[in-house]
Amino acid sequence: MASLGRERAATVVNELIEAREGVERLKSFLMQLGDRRAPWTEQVADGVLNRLSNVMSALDGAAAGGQSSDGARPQPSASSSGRNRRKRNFSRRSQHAYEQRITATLDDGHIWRKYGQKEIQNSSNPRGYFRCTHRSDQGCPAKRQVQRCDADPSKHVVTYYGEHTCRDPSQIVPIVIHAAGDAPPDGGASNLISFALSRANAGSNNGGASSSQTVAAVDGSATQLSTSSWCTSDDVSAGSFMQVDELGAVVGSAAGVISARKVAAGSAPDDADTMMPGLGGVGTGTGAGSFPSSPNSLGFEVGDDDLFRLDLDPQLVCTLWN
DNA sequence: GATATTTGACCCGG
DNA sequence: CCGGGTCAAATATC
Repeated sequence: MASLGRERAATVVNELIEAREGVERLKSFLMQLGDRRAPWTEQVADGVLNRLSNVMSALDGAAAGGQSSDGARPQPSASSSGRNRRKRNFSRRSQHAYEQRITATLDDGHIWRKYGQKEIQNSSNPRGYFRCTHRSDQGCPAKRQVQRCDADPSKHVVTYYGEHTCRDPSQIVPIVIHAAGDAPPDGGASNLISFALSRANAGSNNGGASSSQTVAAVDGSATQLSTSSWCTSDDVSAGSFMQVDELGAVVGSAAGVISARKVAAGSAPDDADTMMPGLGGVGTGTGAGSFPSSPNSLGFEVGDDDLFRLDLDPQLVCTLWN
């Protein structure tokens, strides 16, 4: 049985090697295109490559004769009460901390999801374990540990593991692609939104951050849109740009179908044992802080290639384009 | 109903 | 064997 497991592991490793080579080829091909989404392409490709490597090394161990721990592990018993007797197969932390900081605030510009808490020896405060909230949808490997400082309870020791490969919400800019001639007779327009990195945001601040633009929604109300993420009108050929949370707000007010999930804000109770997820250091309630973990939660229909289908009122679309 | 947090169990490295 | 990192069912929250 064990030999069969090794054999399968070796086969899977070979498949993964092929997959990795394919991703590498795809990555270099996409990079050659000089598309403005190249940075995001690189990030995602690297993320996939990293994960493939992780899986391969894990399988390599099994293929090399390491007993698959599954065999020795007790089977999950349906009769057992509650949460015990679970089958598990997770990899131990092998990353080294790349940054440690002592900070009074837990906000660091990323959205974290807590997955554990432990009492630590020689410390009166528990340690909270967080992973990037984009782990599930983007495979972001970033993690952090947060522990209240023994000496100064007003501060936290935050240790980071792994780097973010996810797309920062503040850098995600949907490209609204006109589905020309596809407008249904009832006036509704079917459009596609592409969530891609904003080069303007990813790079240096190229001004315009302080200005804003008002877009009238169909119900007559007006929604303020910062232009920090808007492309210039020259770029209209590629579609119009707006930050996805802003778009969510507009669409939500226009159609009333999208409700951006509100995430706990930085005003969380300052309880040592209740570690709230750190949010984007942006203000409370709006901006990246209230950005959902995934465009899915905005109600977008996920398609291929970052494309999300969205039905917009033509009036609204018009304002977005002009 | 979907998503986030809590918390005891499970697992691995030292 | 023990400490610490992670999982995942249960629970809470919206």
